[in-house]
Amino acid sequence: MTGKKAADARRTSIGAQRNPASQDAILQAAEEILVEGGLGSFSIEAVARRAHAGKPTIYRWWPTRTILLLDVYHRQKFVDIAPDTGAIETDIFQLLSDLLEFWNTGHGGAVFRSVIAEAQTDPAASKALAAYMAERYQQGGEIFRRAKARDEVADWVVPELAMEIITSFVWKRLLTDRLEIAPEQLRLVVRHLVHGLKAQ
Amino acid sequence: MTGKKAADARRTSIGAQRNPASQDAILQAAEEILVEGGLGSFSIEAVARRAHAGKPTIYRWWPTRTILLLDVYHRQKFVDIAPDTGAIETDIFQLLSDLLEFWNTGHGGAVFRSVIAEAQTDPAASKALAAYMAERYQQGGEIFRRAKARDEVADWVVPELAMEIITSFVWKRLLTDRLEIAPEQLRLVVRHLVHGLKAQ
DNA sequence: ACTTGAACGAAACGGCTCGTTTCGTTATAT
DNA sequence: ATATAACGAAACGAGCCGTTTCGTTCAAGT
Repeated sequence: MTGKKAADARRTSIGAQRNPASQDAILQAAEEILVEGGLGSFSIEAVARRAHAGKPTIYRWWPTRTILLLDVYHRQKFVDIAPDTGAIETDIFQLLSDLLEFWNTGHGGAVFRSVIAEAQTDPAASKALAAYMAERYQQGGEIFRRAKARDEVADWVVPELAMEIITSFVWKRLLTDRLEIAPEQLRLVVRHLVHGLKAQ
Repeated sequence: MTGKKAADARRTSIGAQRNPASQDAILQAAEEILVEGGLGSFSIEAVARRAHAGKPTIYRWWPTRTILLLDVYHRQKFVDIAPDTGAIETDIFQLLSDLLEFWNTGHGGAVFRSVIAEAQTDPAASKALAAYMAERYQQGGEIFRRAKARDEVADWVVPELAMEIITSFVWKRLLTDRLEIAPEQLRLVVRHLVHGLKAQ
C-alpha cells in the first residue's frame, strides 16, 4: 500500500519528544502483522521486533495491546457510510458493495475482524467498538432519513435500527470468511433486505 | 445449572479405559471458565486446575484448546431453529426470541461468542463454525419453505439465504453485548426483516 | 491367578512470551 | 550548561504452554 516496509531506517531518540518516525513504523508494523498473521500473531513483542522498536517505546504510548489495535483501526480510511444514489435500494447496494470491497481488497477486513474478536475478550475493545458502531449507525441512518423524506420507505422504519440490520449480514460474512459475494448475489441480498423497507 | 462444581470428588484411573467422571469434570470446568472469565481466561492449564485433572489427561483427549472449546460448544442444548407457528412473522419472532433467551439466560451466549472469536484466530474453529452454520441454515430454511408453500413469501426468496439474513442481526447483538432486547423492540426488528419477505 | 498395558493426577521440565527494569545514547527544553 | 525525556537494546522475573516422569489404579488378556 505505502510501498515501504515497517522499518527501513534505524531510528533513535530525537530528544525529549515523541519520534513520529517510530510511531509510524510501529503502527505500520502492527497493521502488517494483523494482515499477514491475524490477531493470533499480534503482540507487542512481535510489533516491536518488526518495527525495530524497543518494547518500552511501545508500552509508553500504547499501554495495552488493545489500545494499539484500536489505534491501527482508527487510522484506516473508511468507506462512505451514506452514499446518495437517489434510491434506497441502490444506496444500500452501494454501501454494502463498498464495504465488501474495502474488506476484501484492502487491509480493512483483517483489522476489523481483529477488533471484533478482541472485543469478545477485552471490555475496553468492546466499549470502543460499541461507541464506534453507534456513531456509524447515526451517520448511516441518513440514507433512511432521506428515503423517508422521499416517501420511499415506511414511517415506522427507524433509521439507526435499519442501518444496523442491513449491515449485519456483511458482518456475519466477514466473521465467517465468506466475503466474496458476486454482484448479482449481493443484489439478491439487498432485495431481501430492502423490499420490506419500502412503503407499499 | 447442574448444581455441582466441576470437581467435587477426587478421581483416579478406573483402569485401561477413559474415566467419564474426569471427562465430565473437565468439560464442566471448561464451560464454567468460559462463562465466568470469557475466552481470555480459557486455557488447558486453567481447566485442569479447576477440574482437578492432570494436564496430560486433557491433552490426551482434546489435543488443542480449540478442540476442547468446540466440544463444550457441541454439548449445548440448541434452540429449535425452525419453529412452526403458522405464520412467517411469528415464526421468525419465535426463533429470534428463543435465541436471545438462550444466549441471555443460559451459558450459550458466552460459549458461542467464544467460538466465533476463536474462529477469527484458528482455522480449525473457523472451519467447524462454517460447517455448523451451513447445517443450521439448511434446517432453519424450513421456515421459508413452509411459508413459500403457503404463498406467504415471494418466489425469489432463497430459504437458506433468508435464514442467514434474519439471524445476522442477533449475531451482531451478541457480539456487541446488546442482547437485551425488549419484546416490542424485537417485534419491530422482525417487522423490518419480514415485511420484505412477504409476497405483495 | 498373574501379567500387561492403559488411564489417572501430581509434579517438574525446558521453552517461550509478557510486561518491566536497566543501560547508554540522543537531543530538545529550560 | 544542565536537566529532562525519548530512544533501542538487552536482560530480568513471572507465568503459561506442551511434554515428560512418576507412582497408583484397574480392565483386559493369558
